[in-house]
Amino acid sequence: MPKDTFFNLPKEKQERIIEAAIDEFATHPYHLARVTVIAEQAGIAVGSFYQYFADKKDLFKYLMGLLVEKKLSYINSDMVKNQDKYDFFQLLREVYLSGIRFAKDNPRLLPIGLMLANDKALYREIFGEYEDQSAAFFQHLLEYGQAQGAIDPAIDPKITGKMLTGMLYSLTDFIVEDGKFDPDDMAIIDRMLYFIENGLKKR
Amino acid sequence: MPKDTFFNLPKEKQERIIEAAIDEFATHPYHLARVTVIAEQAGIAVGSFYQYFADKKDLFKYLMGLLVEKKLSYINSDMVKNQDKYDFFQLLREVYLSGIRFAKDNPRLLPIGLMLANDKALYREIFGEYEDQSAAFFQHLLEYGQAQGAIDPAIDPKITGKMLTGMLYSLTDFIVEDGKFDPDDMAIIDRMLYFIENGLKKR
DNA sequence: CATGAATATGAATTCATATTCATATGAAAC
DNA sequence: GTTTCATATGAATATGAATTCATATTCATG
Repeated sequence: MPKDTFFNLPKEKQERIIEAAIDEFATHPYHLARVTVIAEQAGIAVGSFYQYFADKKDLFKYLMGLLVEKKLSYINSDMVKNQDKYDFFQLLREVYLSGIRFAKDNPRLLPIGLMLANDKALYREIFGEYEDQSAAFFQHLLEYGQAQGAIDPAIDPKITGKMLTGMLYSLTDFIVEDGKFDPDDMAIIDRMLYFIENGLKKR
Repeated sequence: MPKDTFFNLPKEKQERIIEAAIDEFATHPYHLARVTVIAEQAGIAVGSFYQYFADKKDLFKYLMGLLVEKKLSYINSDMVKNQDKYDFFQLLREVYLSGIRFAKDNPRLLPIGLMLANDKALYREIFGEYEDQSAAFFQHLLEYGQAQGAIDPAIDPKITGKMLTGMLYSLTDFIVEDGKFDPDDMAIIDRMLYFIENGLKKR
């Protein structure tokens, strides 16, 4: 958690620091990201940085918190609250689309999450022993779908949850990388969802 | 490329160095992997390391070459040579299964590839401007499948190629991580392939 | 054996960064 | 206007590698 001094700062200054941090962490793996550069970019002295944060990790953790919060804000909250009103494929679709909306609006944030996902030691330091959250989420969704009778009962929820996560990562990555892809044209994405749906559906 | 001195070394010593390097790179992201530790582990002096390799990257590139070579060796070579004898789903299945066999036999190598895949700057240094090889491979496979009439023509080969790659990564990762999973029992994997097949098939 | 070229060695150097700290600044309180 | 406290600063320090280099050792060859 950042120190009080950080939260006492004018919002504008806080934001400058956060923006600078995003820039640096988005373009460098955690261990290569430089506090010096963040401070300079934000227009503060290096010493000040340490008035605000205990250390580099402190800032990074805080940043990840913001990121998770922001990402969650993209999921239609009604769907979260009243999951049972929706069928499995509606929910799956919403998760994918929210992930894609998030990626579209926040392309700079994606690499940060990706890099973290691949540095397991770091991941553990930040999130503790939690398993991969999104894989677990998909897993539950699949179990729910099987209970509903919508999903082929022969599907293994755990491994399939992992795969749905991997696919979502690939998809968002693709959308961000391939700049020419127009995310407002959801046709291709719908086709991918259709592909998944066909694969999972009970027949 | 390592220097001649390296290749002049007795095979046994070469192997000790390679093994030590695998250990270090498998457990640390590239930039945190320490030459010192590799040398110590291999039982050579740090100075010797620089008699064999220009620098850390030189060793890493070489290692990646070995890794790619090894991975390719797992693909049934007849299937590569006579691709047209096989239908799309047979080929896809072979690619997945070979990936899984490789993962099963070489669990230590996987994290190295994964880490590289996620450090795009490094990836480019190692492989140049090549696109992601496996995504491209899947893409061609899909185009072939569409030409054959086996694959839904509405599927976008590029994005789907990316997703198949992501899924294969997730799958191998799962298999290695979750130690209790018995890879000889291919039932679950078959079900995943069945899932993919159902999703892609032209109806 | 003697010789020199190739190889081995690890201490010394360099370099890039995180972090600390003594000091300066400024604003509120009296 | 002085005191006090919080905040700001960037030069100094600490750290942790990568890489170099002067020296020692090995080994093939005459």
